[in-house]
Amino acid sequence: MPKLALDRFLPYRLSVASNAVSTRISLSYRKRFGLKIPEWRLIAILAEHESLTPQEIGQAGELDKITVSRAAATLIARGLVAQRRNPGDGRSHFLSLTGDGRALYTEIAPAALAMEAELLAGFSAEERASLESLLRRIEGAALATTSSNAPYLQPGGV
Amino acid sequence: MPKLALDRFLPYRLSVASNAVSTRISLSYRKRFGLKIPEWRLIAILAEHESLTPQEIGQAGELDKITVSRAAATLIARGLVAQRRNPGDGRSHFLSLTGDGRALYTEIAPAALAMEAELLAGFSAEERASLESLLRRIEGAALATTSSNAPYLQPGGV
DNA sequence: GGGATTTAGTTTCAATTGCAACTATATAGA
DNA sequence: TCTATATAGTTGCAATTGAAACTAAATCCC
Repeated sequence: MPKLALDRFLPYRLSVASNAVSTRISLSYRKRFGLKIPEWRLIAILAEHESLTPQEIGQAGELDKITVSRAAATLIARGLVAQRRNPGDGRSHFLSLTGDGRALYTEIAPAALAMEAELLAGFSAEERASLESLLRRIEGAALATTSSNAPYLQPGGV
Repeated sequence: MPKLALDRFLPYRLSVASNAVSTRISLSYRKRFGLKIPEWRLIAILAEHESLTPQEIGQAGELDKITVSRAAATLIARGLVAQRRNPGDGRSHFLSLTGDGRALYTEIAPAALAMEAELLAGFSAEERASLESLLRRIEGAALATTSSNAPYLQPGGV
């Protein structure tokens, strides 16, 4: 029997850590703001970029186009996001936060940052930077070896 | 507008990295061995532990009981896992790998380790250890602040 | 300019997932 | 011992998700 300790297997550790953090955060988004993760991501991206097409949002937030479409529909229905036509391309359109959307964002963003701070409470600045950098490198390595035929992206959990 | 850069938000980075790795690995499990992630985990755990109840498997592999139950059913149907009664508790039972299950494991394990090695190719030993340790700490911090009412566990993706 | 092809985004349908209810057994307490 | 409660695992049903088909507009190329 080859020796593979699941407990020390990087993809497993990564997945477990990510799930733990996601569970923690998504409970809070859902309970306090009625948002699912993709909806939250879409709001965060629009808050940073003012006005984007669904495709640009997908790229900015690692969301596939179906997810963006559904999240946008939900947020438009809630009056948090507005849609206007894209004069340059009639198949597409621009999305942006409404006043209500911006107002919600100003509530969520500090809460999100507070949660992050809580998670990272025991970490030095160097450790935080190191974690971020290591995660980006792992991501890069994974993407480099994956035949990229995904629309924009897809999830999972090793 | 509060300043929150999604791109530098830890839960996001973690989720993106984890998804990239999971996608990479799960494609391979599925294509080469016809296994989903929970099935693979169950096999890996049984390979390490010989014989366990579903509950113990859930704890060992961060899987909720529904997931274990379904993965076990699939693997039993494929003849990779065997079930025998638990003399100490009639509600439960023991699961273990069959000969075929062990044979499959001896194929998968090296492939899994090779993928891990590929992902970590650019990392020094220190960096690997550091990543593992940081991930465990983040996980611990996330669990510490989550009101733990989950059966065994649940997933997500910030 | 006009068919053929590509692209943006949506929708439909099927598969996956999660919760809650259920079955069967075990444990606790009167 | 007998009832009440708790626990292990499974199943039914509803919600979520993803792949593929679809619609509409843009681009290609003759």
